[in-house]
Amino acid sequence: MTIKDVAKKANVSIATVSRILNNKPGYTKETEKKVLQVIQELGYHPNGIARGLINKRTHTIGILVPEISSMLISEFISGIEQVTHQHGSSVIVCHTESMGQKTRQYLQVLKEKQIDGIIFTSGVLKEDYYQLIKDTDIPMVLLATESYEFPVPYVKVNDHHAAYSATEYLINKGHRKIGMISGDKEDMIAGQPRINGFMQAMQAHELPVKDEWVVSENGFSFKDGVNGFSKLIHQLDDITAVFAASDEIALGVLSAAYKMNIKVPDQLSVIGYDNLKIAEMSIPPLTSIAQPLVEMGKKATEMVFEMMDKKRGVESRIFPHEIVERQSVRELK
Amino acid sequence: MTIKDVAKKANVSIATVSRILNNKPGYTKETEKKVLQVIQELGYHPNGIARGLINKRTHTIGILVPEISSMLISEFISGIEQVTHQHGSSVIVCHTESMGQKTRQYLQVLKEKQIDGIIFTSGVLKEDYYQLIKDTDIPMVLLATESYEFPVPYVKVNDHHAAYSATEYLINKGHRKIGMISGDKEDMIAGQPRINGFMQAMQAHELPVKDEWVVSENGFSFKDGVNGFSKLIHQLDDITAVFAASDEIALGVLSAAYKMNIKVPDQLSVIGYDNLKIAEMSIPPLTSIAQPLVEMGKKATEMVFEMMDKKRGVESRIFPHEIVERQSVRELK
DNA sequence: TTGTACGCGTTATCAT
DNA sequence: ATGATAACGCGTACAA
Repeated sequence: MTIKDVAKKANVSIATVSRILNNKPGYTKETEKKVLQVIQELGYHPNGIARGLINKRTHTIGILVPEISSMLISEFISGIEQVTHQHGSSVIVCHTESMGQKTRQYLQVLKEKQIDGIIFTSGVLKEDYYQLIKDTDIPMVLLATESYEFPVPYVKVNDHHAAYSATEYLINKGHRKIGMISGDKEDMIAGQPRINGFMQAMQAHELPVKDEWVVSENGFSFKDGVNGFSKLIHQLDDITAVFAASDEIALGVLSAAYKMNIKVPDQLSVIGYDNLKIAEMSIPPLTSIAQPLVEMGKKATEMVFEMMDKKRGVESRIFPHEIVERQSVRELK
Repeated sequence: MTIKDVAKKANVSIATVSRILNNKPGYTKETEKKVLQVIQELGYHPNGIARGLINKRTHTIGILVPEISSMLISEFISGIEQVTHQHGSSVIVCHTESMGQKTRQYLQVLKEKQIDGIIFTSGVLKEDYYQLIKDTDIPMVLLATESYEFPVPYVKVNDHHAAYSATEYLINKGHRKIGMISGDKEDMIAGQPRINGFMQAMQAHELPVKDEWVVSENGFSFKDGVNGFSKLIHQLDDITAVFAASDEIALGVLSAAYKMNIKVPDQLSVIGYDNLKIAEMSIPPLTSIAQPLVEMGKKATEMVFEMMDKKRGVESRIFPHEIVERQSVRELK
């Protein structure tokens, strides 16, 4: 079932059918009607592969994510899918699991599939990743991450600043003994900057901070939160508030505190980071630093399409964060 | 940069290069070495589009989901991606938002993209959807749903049975006044069967049930849970336990109860459905009916590949559910 | 072992 | 307005 069959049955050339399909000028109303008729009868639909071969456009973009079942990523994907679909394209989701091997493999596959663009999400853009696509003309943008070495546009929030705000918020509520549970301390994107933001806010307000007051776990998960809090409570036993580097960590803190019979927010205030949907589902509802996740996904995608069309670079974008107040932080007097 | 360039530079024909690329027999170690060398130098990689055109295999499968940022779906996708990647393919995620329009559109796109298979996830397979792909030879399998009208293989759990088990579990714990918060009552897949399972378990144990004791909200979300519980508490004020048709609903119940100062599990027991990751993150940790979500996603994908290879149908599969006991249900004596 | 030439389903460029 | 035909990049009979 190809364009040929349609042409034959309609007694026209394939060229004419093609013109009608792509409504390029060059046919009468009548032939159009006839051809459309035949197409209907035959249930014909064009072969996108053949089209892609000649147009050099596959109407597909690839997105690389470290963890597919993370709620953070889900929100990103949601935004990405929205504008992608809007542009008549679809998205291939590549689950890298933060593994170099798998990432390179997927990058290779995306190249071979001739996809139109790439969105690289929350993870560091390693040198070899970059090499793998820099010689192609596939536009790429970074989402929730950035590269200090390579000229790849990105969209993210200012982690340092956001962490500073979160900490300052706690301070303004009267807290003095504040601990932090960060993710991976070595992480230059989501680890370091948030820790620094925390530290600087404390110092700016002339509050004491010891290194042990920020405990760094391996990741940003629930488990890291419960483990982290157990450690933290030992280092800083008269703690009144904790800044968690992610909402999942914060939920871990909530759980751990619950088990230790520490009441939140009465005895302990907790602020999270990301403002995922679970933030409003927790008990008590979690105060959190909100990133406009869906918006960010949308913007990153728009940038990719812009680079495709205009064939040129595009400016990175820092999104604003905001504090969403719920009930996990109380004012100290 | 095509196979031609490689052939030219290596002083061989494109046929030879092609053979080497697909390691079909017919060349010496030496020419292989030389060609591989050139490929390396040129940084050549084959064009998957051209390949797809001739092989009729795009190594891409499409998955349709109603809600991309649902944790349930995330787990499915996770399983699907796993085996898809294992088979050297990638997955296009189609977010239908349960909209007929968008679903049909995506189905059309998938056909044009000549994808190798389709996984249709949790939603009803409407007649026109089916028509859209039944004449193609694209294998399709249903995940977490099933069709009573069309011969499409599926993988799911037995919702009726699972709901029965959940209810019976509550009964065995000594509960008598049990309410249920279901999702959409009209939903023939995830609505009706669970309600029926609940009803039958109650009747089998000769317990009273009134219609008002099962309140049906529009969906399976957190919000539905909090709204549902408010209604339920009015209909059945000496209630001791509730069966929630999803974990999100259950979390809504937990939140609502918390606000009303009802202690879980002391004054109220709650059992959820799905056993999402949030089930262990809630306060108290949620007892829930577990579906092996990732496994189900994997199985569905395997079925698709099997249908692709063997060109024939495949048997549907009902997965077992199990009760994961945590701390949201207490024994009544 | 290796090369030539055709075909995959389209679109684009010429003619007519 | 329409048609013939050359690309697009690759795989593969068939020939050599």
